[in-house]
Amino acid sequence: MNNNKSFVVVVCGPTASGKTKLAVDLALAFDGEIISADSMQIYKYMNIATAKPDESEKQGIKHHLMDFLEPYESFSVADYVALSHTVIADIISRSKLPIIVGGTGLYIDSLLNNIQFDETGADYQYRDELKLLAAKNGNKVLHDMLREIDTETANKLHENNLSRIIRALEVYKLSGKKLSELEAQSRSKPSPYKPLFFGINYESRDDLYERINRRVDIMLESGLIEEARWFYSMGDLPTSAQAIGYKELKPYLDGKATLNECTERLKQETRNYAKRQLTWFRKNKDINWLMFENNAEKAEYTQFYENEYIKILNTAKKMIRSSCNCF
RNA sequence: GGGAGUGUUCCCGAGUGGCCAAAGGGGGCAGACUGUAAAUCUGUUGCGUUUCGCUUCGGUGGUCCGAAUCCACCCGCUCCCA
Repeated sequence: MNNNKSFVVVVCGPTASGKTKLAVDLALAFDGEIISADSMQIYKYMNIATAKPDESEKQGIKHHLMDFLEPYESFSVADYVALSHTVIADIISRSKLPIIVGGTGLYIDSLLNNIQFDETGADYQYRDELKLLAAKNGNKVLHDMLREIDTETANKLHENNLSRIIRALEVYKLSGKKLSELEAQSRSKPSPYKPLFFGINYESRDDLYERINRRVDIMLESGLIEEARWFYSMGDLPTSAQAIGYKELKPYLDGKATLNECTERLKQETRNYAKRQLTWFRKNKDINWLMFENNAEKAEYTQFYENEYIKILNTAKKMIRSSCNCF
């Protein structure tokens, strides 16, 4: 109940749920600016695959932390949190409403919970060594190594979750501290924000999945294949290579699979991703869920969607007005 | 018309007499998540009154103490010869 906390609006939800549109409409209604919380839209040029809004979709609303990194640059939560604190402070100083929008749950939570990331960076070489060790002697070896130095973290991690185990070992090597200790410290500072969370979802999972399928088709019509071809002409990239949209098309580009096979794969991966996002967001009990009602094959799809969208937008507006006396 | 094969749980696919409600993978569902997170990982997946019972492996009938597995016929699909 700290009055000094800054009011921020958060729009989250699975991919293809309609976050971008809602955020822009809310920004228009409340004189806001958007801070993207999307681990892939941060990259330049990767426009179609990440469904980055174009100028007409942005409707003149300022979008921060989007479209500003070269695809070959590495990026992490820690970077994200540091940058967004600055951006939000700036927005507030200009008396605008910060609206955080995105599907990267880790980014959103780390920012709003004011997680303090230690200066412990990364040691890619050490990671490779550990990976090699695991490949040779099995995952258990690394897990046991971790158990010796940080039992608490080891117990929380499954033996097969190599990347996490490796990070924990890496942290210890670089800082001499246990990951579990650092995590406890990371929550030492209270959040400077008072967030109002909105989560978009669909009563029928099939509706969501159908929207995802449609969007992938649209991406392909918009030139996703060319974008993927271009992407791979850039060589090996770190973070950005994880984006869904290129790697699934790679077999087709290499002539090893049909376009149809790759398209189905792409849709599948996107659906699975959406589900993981929902799992993440559902644990946040502060989220006000805005649900699209069951489509049930009624009316024209677009018309139905429009009507449902208006309902959701109005609900969100109402809640913003009532939770912040500044409007 | 002759010959060879094949039909398994939502899908693919293993299983050729008991240890089979049936490997494995996919999908679905659920979950975890603190520096590459659109990533990484886990659990679960016939039904029920759940240390046990019931119904399932194209259909019907048979052999056997016992069948997804063997036999007969039927139905469907594939392939080869005509």
